[in-house]
Amino acid sequence: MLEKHFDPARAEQRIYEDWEKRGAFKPSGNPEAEAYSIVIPPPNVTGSLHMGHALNNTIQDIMVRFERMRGKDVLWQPGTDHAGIATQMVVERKLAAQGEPSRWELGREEFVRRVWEWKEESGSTIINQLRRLGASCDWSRERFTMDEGLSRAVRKVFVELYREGLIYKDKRLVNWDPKLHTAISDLEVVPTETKGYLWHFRYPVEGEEGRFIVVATTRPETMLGDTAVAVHPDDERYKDIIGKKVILPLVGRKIPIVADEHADPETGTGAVKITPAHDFDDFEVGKRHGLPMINILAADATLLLRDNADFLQGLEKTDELEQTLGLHGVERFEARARIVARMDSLGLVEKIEDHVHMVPYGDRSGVPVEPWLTDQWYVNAKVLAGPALEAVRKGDTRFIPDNWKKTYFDWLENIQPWCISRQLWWGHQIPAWYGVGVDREEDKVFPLKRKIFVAETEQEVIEEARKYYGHDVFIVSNFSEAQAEIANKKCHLTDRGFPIWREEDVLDTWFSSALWPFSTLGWPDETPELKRYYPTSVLVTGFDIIFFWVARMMMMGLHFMKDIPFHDVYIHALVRDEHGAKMSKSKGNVIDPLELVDRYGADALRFTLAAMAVMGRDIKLAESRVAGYRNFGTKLWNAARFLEMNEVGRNPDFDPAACREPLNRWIAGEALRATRAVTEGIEAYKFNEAAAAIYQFTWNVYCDWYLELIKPVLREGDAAAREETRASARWALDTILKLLHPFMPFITEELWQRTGGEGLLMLSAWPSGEGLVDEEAARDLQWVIGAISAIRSTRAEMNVPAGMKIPAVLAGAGAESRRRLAEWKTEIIRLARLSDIELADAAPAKAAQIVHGEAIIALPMEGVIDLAAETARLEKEIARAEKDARGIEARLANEKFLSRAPQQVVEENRQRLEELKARMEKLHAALDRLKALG
RNA sequence: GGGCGGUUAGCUCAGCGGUAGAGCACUACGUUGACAUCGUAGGGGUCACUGGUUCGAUCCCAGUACCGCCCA
Repeated sequence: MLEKHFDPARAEQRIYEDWEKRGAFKPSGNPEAEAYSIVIPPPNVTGSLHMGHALNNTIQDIMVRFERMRGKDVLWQPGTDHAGIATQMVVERKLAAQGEPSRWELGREEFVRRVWEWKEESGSTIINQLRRLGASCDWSRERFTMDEGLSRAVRKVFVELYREGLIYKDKRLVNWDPKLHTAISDLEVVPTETKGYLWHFRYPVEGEEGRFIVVATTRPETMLGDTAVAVHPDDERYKDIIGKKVILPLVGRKIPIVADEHADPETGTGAVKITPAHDFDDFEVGKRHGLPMINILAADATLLLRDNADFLQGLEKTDELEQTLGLHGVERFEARARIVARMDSLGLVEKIEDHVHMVPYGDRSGVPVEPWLTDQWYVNAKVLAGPALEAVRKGDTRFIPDNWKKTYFDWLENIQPWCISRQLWWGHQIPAWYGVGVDREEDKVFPLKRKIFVAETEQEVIEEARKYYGHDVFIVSNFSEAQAEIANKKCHLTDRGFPIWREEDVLDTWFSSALWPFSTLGWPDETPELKRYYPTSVLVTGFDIIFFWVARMMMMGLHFMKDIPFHDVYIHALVRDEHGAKMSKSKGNVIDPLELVDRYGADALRFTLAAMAVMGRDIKLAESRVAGYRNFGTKLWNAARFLEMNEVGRNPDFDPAACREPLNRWIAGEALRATRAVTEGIEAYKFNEAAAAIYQFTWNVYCDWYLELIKPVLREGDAAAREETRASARWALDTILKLLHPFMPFITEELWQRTGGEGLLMLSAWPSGEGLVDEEAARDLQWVIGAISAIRSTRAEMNVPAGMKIPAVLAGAGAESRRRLAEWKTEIIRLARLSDIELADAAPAKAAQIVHGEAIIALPMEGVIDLAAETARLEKEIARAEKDARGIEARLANEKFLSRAPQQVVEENRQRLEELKARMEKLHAALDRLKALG
């Protein structure tokens, strides 16, 4: 016997383990079946499940379960991402919290070992959380971006792209994160509106006593690295001094006034200071004018002045300079304040304005990033973007909803070189090695000009280097070790040959993620899985990583597999709190999906997310919805419980189309409609529509009407009718369980098994979209349900006590209505709480009168009836009908409507008007009868 | 500045060229050996605003206002 409620806390884990134990998540491997595959967006190993994950994986699981039931050979490929910066930060924080040595003290090797240790311990947290959600991934194939196999894929991709010239090393300005001490990509920078100031500084013009040029800056500290002042070539104010020099205050450097269109005459004074080493725009200006690039910042964004050859170059030793050198090692914001103070004391501050501007922050570290001149590795994304653009333009890969492809195009069309090196320890170390450059012709060595060797393995590198040097080589761990080895040697040739050392940087995490759709399937090996499941069917992800991930998978997939990585990209919404705010820890409005799972069960959360997953719109999650759908589960549970009480068993040979009872023929048709709606909804990624269809069928059709209507049959119907109805009720409930399973896998599986279903529901066959639709039965039921609803409604308005049974009379009924009444009398009496209902030629006096089709249902209520209330009720009905009728009449009186509207619409309106008129006539007659009493 | 999306019941949201819907909340009543996590009934809407297209606009188009996001 089923309990009164489903208990998710007790059942979910057991059910999940059973599925997994029975291998239900693995592909069927059926060679006849169509392949269907999804690769999971790999969550960070450091992560814990948030609402975004819950939505993302619920959607994937719905599709995967659906396709599995439809008989496809389904692979849902799971795994996790090593998440370079995030993970490294987590472990560093943990070391600090436990009072252990820092990563610098531990050294690279030991630190990386610690991170692995941490990964083994905690990396499965999020995987277990996905299990709680019910995700039916094939866990036996779980991958990690730093697995040996995936690492091999990374090395191969790097080496091949390098050899094709699509990866190169370059010295450019990067976004430098001074807290994490690494370069980050443009995408990892968050421009943040910040209140600041615009300082207007006077720079004295050389040779023109008393003349200043005023430049405005939001970053005074960078002035120490200024190498020019730019004015617009057409700016009359400065035409005469272009080519002259200004003397940079505090430094004494003489820097040119250059003409460049970058200077906007409209803003500020029209003159701008140029700091090529610390500003992206200025960098370009510097290149155009061949200006020196003076870096004045260290890696931690303190000022770098002393022993800075570039900075000191050509400077006279003055007291002023000496004072400036005192800023060496000072933190950037402190330096800013001190520089402003000194400029002010020199009378060189023209004015200070309040100024709101965008400051770039690192998305991980949360500190302002610095444009900084360094050597980094880049991918020539422009070349790779071509095919990625083309594939979407041609429609090989489809974005759903379609409008996201515009975002995708805009970014790829303007793509910048992708900086892929990171100065971290946790990640894929770049497979590049350095040695000193040599020129054997002249037998010369260029110690500063490094030779780069790139290969997948150390062995290959050694061979390559040997060839290059014509000598033996040996590997040292870094440049300084190499220096030590060669310190006293000529030609850098040591006893052991030439030293080479490996690039210390690791790759951007997204580099390995970009390979995910094929690396997880075994590439570079030509595995059967790769052959069968690539390209994958669909990628499900949020719009926030279209650039980070989707575009890059497209680029890499097309380049290395010569084929798109996925046919569809379904972009789902962001989950916000119930007022629309983005969830964030700092706001404290984060809703933890696992808490909701604890409270309401995974099924309720999943159903809520599916029901709210409307294309192209964010989800504002209200907990009340989750509770509501938990109740829905309870409703279903109790429907099953009802069947159990009535000893409704399964009949494997049951064919709904062979039913004789109109009730059963009707529910068969309704079930079919629901099946089609759910199927089409999921197929079209309209999860809300699919969810609404199964919800309504279950609750508003099956429970509210079908189960209520079969109660008399089960109790007192004849044996044949009873048998058929039992089988039909069971069949319809099974249909519900199947249709609902992708959304609510736990409760449906539990009900299936507890009621003796064969095997696993999750592996049973999806209901077919073919079957019986009996229009006549549908019309009958519409009449019956309409009659019952109208009587109930009237009773309530007449204030008839709920418990009181009253008689009813069907007057003026035609043959069809008489037949219907005869056929459904018991059910109507029961559900409308009547004592009896009889036929009559005319409605009796003193009765509430309901117009139902051509007939009148009268509720004689001698002594009970409130004449005034009934009069009011009828008048209200008449008024409503009149209003509708007037609208339609006006429309039908319009010549243009008649001539231009589709004939069918005109006909519909005519018919409706007829119906309304007939109804009004009857309502008036009823009112007259009532008034005759008064 | 460029782009995208939104504005529908008290709240959260569907929908749609012809008759405006759901869940929650609210009100009244509890009746039937599935279910009070329930049942029955009910109230509640100038579909942001202004124009246009159309026989007809909440829906299509343009503009305005406000909100949100993305890109510079």
